[in-house]
Amino acid sequence: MNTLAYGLLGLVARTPSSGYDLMLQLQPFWQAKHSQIYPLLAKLEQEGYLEFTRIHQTDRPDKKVYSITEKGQIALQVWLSEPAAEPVVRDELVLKTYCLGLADENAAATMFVERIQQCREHLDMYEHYIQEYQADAVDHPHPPDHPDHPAFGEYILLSWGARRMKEDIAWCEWVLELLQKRR
Amino acid sequence: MNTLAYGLLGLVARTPSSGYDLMLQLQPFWQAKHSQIYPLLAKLEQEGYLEFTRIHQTDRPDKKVYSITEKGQIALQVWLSEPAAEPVVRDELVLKTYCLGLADENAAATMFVERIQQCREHLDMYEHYIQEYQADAVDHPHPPDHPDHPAFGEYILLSWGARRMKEDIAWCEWVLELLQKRR
DNA sequence: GTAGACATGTAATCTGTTACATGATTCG
DNA sequence: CGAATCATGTAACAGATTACATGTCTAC
Repeated sequence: MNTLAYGLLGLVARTPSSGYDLMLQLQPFWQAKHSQIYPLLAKLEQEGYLEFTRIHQTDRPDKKVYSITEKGQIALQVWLSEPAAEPVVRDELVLKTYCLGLADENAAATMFVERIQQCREHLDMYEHYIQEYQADAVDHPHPPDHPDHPAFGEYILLSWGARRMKEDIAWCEWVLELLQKRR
Repeated sequence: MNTLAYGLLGLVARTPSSGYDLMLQLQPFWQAKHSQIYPLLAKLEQEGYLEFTRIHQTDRPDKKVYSITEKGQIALQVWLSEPAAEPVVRDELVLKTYCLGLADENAAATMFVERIQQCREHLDMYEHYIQEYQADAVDHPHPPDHPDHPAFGEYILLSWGARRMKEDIAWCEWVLELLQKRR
């Protein structure tokens, strides 16, 4: 049982889903390819943490919809009560920034301009989903920023993503300003 | 040649260092164990990107000090001119947050309190190094936030780290406030 | 008709972690 | 005398990516 396995249990516990669906849901918060997810789901099913039903679809290929078992729920509870490991960040830009002095002036600036664009795309996505949740919340007795709202977890994560992107953009812009002093 | 390999080239290009030293320098920005670094350095040396001299020390064990070759410098230049890949983040807290509704109330709050402590420790470290650089900068013709200062890369990275930690702490505190509404 | 989304899988390879292994020196 | 830091390495394993493989349906 690794972190990705628990992550899948968590997603499935909220909403039974297919492997393809889980891959898409997970994407913004934990990068994993389908080639890693499908075998893991099969293993979790064999070991009794998950079960699946094959859903026949006429318009699309059939899919396996996984749902969590009692054993899975217990494992999830235990994992949630343990302290979270420190995050791992692997960002090529960080390593390149370290030796910025060796880079061509234009290349250096381009790096940060490109990162700003990447961040803005992610930011737009996060903000789009935040608006969606806020619109959905009209039907619920609790607003989306209330811990009893079923989408509370997603909501605070989306706001985490948006905050991070804004902060990274601000940093890149600050670096670009400093780089112009060189001229 | 992978990202870590270029990262090592970059560090060595700035200051010839031993594997042990590289491991420590790299730690805050790219997590890699010595068991990954030593074989990589040997490979980079065999392929002519790096060379080393064995330094005899009386007070400590001998060490291999690596420096960059011309071939290494060219490879580094090429890498620096290519666009940086998008960052990969693997944070267990993110996955746990996703299924916050399933967690025990106390466990949920504890998660964020612990993360705040982790972030504060990192923040203290970043700020400590920032102050060191600012103190060192007295001897230099350029202030540390000028792109021609030799430690410019480190300086802006440290400020990136500090910004991120502050932002994460603020987010955790916001979540803790929301969680108290549950009571 | 072809590109893209939906849907699931396996195999080969690369990357990264944990554990095994050794040994000197310093500080409490 | 034991723990921590400095110093370098290998082996086994786990985690993750890329490539291989297949097939349907929809929209342009």
